[in-house]
Amino acid sequence: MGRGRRTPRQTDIARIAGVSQATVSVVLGGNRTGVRLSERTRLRVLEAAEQLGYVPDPVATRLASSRDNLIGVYRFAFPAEAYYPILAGVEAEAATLGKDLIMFTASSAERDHLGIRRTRLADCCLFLGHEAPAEPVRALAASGFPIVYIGHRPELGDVVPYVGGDYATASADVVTRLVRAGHRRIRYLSSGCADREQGVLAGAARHGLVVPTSDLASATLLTWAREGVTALIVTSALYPAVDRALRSAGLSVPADFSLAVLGTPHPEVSGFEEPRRALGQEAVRLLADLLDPAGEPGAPHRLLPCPPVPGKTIAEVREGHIHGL
Amino acid sequence: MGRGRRTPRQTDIARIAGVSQATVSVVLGGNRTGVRLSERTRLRVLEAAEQLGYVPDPVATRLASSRDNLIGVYRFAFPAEAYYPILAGVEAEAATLGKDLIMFTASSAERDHLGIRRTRLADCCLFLGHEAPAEPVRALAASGFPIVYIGHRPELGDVVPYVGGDYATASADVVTRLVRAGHRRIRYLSSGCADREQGVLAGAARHGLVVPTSDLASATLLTWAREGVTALIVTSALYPAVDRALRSAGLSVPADFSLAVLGTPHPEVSGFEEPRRALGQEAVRLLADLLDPAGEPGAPHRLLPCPPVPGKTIAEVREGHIHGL
DNA sequence: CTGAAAGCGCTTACAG
DNA sequence: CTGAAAGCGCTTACAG
Repeated sequence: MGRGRRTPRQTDIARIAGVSQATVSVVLGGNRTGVRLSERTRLRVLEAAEQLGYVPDPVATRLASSRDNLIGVYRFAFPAEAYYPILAGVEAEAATLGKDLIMFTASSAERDHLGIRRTRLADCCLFLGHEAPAEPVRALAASGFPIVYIGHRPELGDVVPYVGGDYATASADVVTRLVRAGHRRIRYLSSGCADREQGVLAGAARHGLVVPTSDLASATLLTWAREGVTALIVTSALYPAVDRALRSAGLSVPADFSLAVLGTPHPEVSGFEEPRRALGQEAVRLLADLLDPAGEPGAPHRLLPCPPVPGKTIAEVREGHIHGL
Repeated sequence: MGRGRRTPRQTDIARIAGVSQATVSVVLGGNRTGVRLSERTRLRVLEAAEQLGYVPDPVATRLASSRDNLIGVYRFAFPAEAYYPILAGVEAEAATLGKDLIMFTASSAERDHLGIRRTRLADCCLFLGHEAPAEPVRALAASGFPIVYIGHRPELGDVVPYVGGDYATASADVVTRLVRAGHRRIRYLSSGCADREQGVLAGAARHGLVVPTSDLASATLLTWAREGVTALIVTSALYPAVDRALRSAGLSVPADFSLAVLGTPHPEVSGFEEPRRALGQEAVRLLADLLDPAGEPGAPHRLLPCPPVPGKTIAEVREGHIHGL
């Protein structure tokens, strides 16, 4: 065991090589300032470093240079499976840029949001998930530390750059798909996803056809069927409840109702996809742009298209009659 | 955007409060050295810190104090699902000790094992998975940096402390369970897991009954059945292949053969459990002990018991005849 | 061409 | 009771 063996520093190398510590730093740093250096000195330093098994102290390096080529990723807990595609995207893009990743996880013991601050061990940081307390994140961003949120959190205001899916557009497109399929009487079951809701209402305004509601009792569904409603739009969160309500009303999809979901609860259900992997990649790119002084000013956000999922729950309606796909 | 706003440091607080930077440090550090401090000064400092939204720089803190209350967790890639229980154990125990976690991931761009070295941003580090290159890990441990490997990697020699399952004992117990169930002719299908193999052979030596082999052709299985072999022992890795071979030979478990697996491919299969969560917890405890100067010297390892999984694939044998459970 | 100095933002002995 | 100094291990201007 090397318990007693002190880890070697640049001064140790300097002593052996017979040069100053600063020269050691220049040599080991690849001499990027283009200082003139005798080859002999260079080799002596390199040899001594090798001999001692020198490894730079990342903490000192970071303090002195204020860059460590590290991208932080902050999550409130170890990432759930749903985050994997995002993380894969992050990893791929980070590798492309030659950056390493470092993940921060708030422990349950976290009182004073120290975890969020600790984030500054890296050059910059990505934030994932909506559990992180908003205020410390906002403060961090306001202090000039480059961060990018993956997913939009309106509570953060516009000081925090983010990437997200363009759910508004995708939701409006869902309305359009239904209208194209011939639907005229459509109910939208709202559950408070601001951007999706805005999209649906925008689509609705364009076609004047969608009625928002929050009632999903089986009895209501039967009434709608009688009134000639042919399609339902629901959020992913509401999908299971609606599915149950339809079953208990004895109604089937898409025979009695066409069903469009603002998300992808299941590949057979018509809706749209969250571009998870692309979100991860784009987040890293945005972060890189923020680090670059020539990059975009302000707190930019980037919205990524959400590809439609055709699914099997939208039927064609012709002359008031529902036809199978 | 606070682009221009410099993040406040202790000197800024000192200027406002009219004290020295060192005093600020003492006040904010909770005055753990027990320096006498006038309450007035203390409040002035706290107020100025609050007003400026001061947040300590973790890098500087770590460099100056050489402790940052952070436990590193190193993995070669984002952890696969199988690691979740381990990570949950790590997280729980870290929270108990009031330590935060920081995860290091080697990017694909990793040439010179910088990722492993970067580990020193934390006070100490846990290593997970056998993909990490052995040499840099060994060097890190030899330099006196406290690390603990989760899982035993014999290539690392004995400089690296580790926690692992006691697979040797659990494997020997598997043999004993078969013997207790009346089995006398047992075949062990070896696949090169050193500790498990050693356990099986130790168990075998005790009972003089197990014949190791590496042949798992269907024909061989039929021959064994004819010879009166009543039980097979296989590793988890081999289980699918053996299962296929048995099927294609038209043999069924446990009617024709009892089957014991050195692991848990499926809860219905008799074998033993890897104590994943406990491994995570114990690893953190060992790390804490290593950090404590009064703790164990050398490179200790701790082996955790692997609880038996009863399963349904071991039948009783009485007077040479196989009976159902 | 090379070395000595200052500084990154903190903590921790040590003087007054 | 409080402040000034030294130092953590590096990088990066700046003198010789």
